[in-house]
Amino acid sequence: MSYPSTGTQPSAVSQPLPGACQPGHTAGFLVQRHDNMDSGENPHDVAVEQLERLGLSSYAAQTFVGLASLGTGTARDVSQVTEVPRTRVYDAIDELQSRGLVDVQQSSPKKFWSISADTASRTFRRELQRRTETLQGALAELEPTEHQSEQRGVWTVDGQQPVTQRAIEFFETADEEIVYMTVDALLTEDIVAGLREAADRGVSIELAGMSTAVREQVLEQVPGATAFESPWAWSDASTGRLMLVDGRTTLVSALVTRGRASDQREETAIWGEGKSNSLVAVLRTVFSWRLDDE
Amino acid sequence: MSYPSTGTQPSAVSQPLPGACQPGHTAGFLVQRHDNMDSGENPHDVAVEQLERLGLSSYAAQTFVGLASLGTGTARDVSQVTEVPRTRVYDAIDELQSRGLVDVQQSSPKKFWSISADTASRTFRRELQRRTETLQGALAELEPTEHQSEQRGVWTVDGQQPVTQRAIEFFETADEEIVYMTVDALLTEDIVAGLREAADRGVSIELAGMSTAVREQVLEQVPGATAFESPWAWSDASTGRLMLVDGRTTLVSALVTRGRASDQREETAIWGEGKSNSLVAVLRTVFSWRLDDE
DNA sequence: AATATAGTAACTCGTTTAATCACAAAAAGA
DNA sequence: TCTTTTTGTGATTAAACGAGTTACTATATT
Repeated sequence: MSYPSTGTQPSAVSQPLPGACQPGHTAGFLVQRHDNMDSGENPHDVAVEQLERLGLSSYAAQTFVGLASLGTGTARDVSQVTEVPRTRVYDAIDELQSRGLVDVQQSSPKKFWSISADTASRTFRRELQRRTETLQGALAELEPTEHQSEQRGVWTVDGQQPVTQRAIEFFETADEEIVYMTVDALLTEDIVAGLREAADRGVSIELAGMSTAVREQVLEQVPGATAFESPWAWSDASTGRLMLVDGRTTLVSALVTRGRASDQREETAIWGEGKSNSLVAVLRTVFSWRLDDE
Repeated sequence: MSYPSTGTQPSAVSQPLPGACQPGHTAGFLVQRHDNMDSGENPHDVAVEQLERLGLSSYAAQTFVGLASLGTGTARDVSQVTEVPRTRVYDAIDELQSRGLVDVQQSSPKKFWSISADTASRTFRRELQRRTETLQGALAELEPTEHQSEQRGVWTVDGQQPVTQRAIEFFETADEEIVYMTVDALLTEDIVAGLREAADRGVSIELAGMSTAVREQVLEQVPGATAFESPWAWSDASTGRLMLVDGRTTLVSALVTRGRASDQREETAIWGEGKSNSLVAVLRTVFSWRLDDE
């Protein structure tokens, strides 16, 4: 549960796709990629939290933020602006100094000087860049065997972002056909982009489930896509998405109510791969009236 | 001391600047930006360490790496490949699943499936991107007053990277003149780039201290820069760099021997700003024979 | 049914980190 | 100069967290 689980659910509030809107048609209905949900909090606390998650101790994070708004200051100054006890400011400064985030004036009282917000951001960016590159290299090096997902077995993914990611990966493996049903709330920009890319590759796209307005917008942006009417009522309370790629990869999701409040809906999906996969078999049967026989 | 202190000292081993070498001149002498120093270790351990530093628990990191090389596997499989006790694999998987790094097959025994190395890297990149952006926004928002560094006071910076960063920042503020003395070992690519940028702005650059070969290379790359012979012997044991910008910002560094071994040399610098700053005053006197009178 | 394996949950131990306290050195004020 | 306040350092306590272990139930396997 240490994930940045801003419990926000993407509402169906509209937001036109940038650069994809021809002039003079209805406003877009696609949901945005993700709400950042840091507004409402004051910048001080936001910065402290981020710094902590980037590996700084609580004291160090607070000290830096306090110092950043002060420009320069003594240990006492810092302790008055923040929740850091004065005697602990010195340790915090040590930590920050070893990361190159503050400089120290050797006087009595000691004065501390924080690098600018801009420089600090760049410092972190650079370090994280380096680290992710190292990670990427190491991971790439150790993954030898093909990452074949079994013919047998049904896997579960939780969370809208991971599910979306998985869906897009499956789009990328598509050669012939994608059948995709979804509710409006889950039809994000990146999904549309993935569909469009597949369409450009010559994959035939068949869509269903979404509202009329959204459907039309998507059809405009994904060349060659066709819509079909689902024979079932797709918009139940817990509906999510449902996809079938090339008749051999499938994914079904639902919006389940986590916890007490009913506005805390998280997406949960299952997926399976392979012609003989049981989930795929079921889905293929369900969609038989839509699929090309072979 | 939690900094990635790879105790490596940039040796004077040569590395030509990319794209800056005209054909047919001597090989470059500039030190590289930084040694990454992950080679020698096996990718497994490297990946684990990086994942831990990105916020995963030890078990989660090991589990992911083990699973990544396995493709898919059960709790037992993972515990055999890694140092993770079998009964703790499940918790680790929870953690990974909440980050979208693994999917789970709800069978008995449960099977776990890790996303590909490439996808994982991208996932991290995206999340860290988001976080640094949030941080940048918050920091920028709270820093109201001008970040004026005092007229009075001398600040200290430790570590080659922070010192270099500070030097480059000072380059950026230069309007008229930069006097820069350095030993070869500290003359990194980014320093040269910073000098060049200043030179392009019309700032006059005066260099000293480095070896003949390096000096010539730098003069070639920084248009309009001139070299002067230092009246003192600049290459003592503990020499670092020395700079004076527009007669009002100055920085002096030394390579001090930390700990026992003499090859553990860290850079320590002091800097000051303002016409009336004491350090600046001293340096201006020292360099009076070089500075334009006003 | 008996045995082995898988999954869950509780607990112990050690390290880390936040928070407090005691004290000597140094400034500031009288 | 002597007193009083502030400053820096070190030690100490308490809480939190993570790693590692164990016990026990549920589920497969024979």
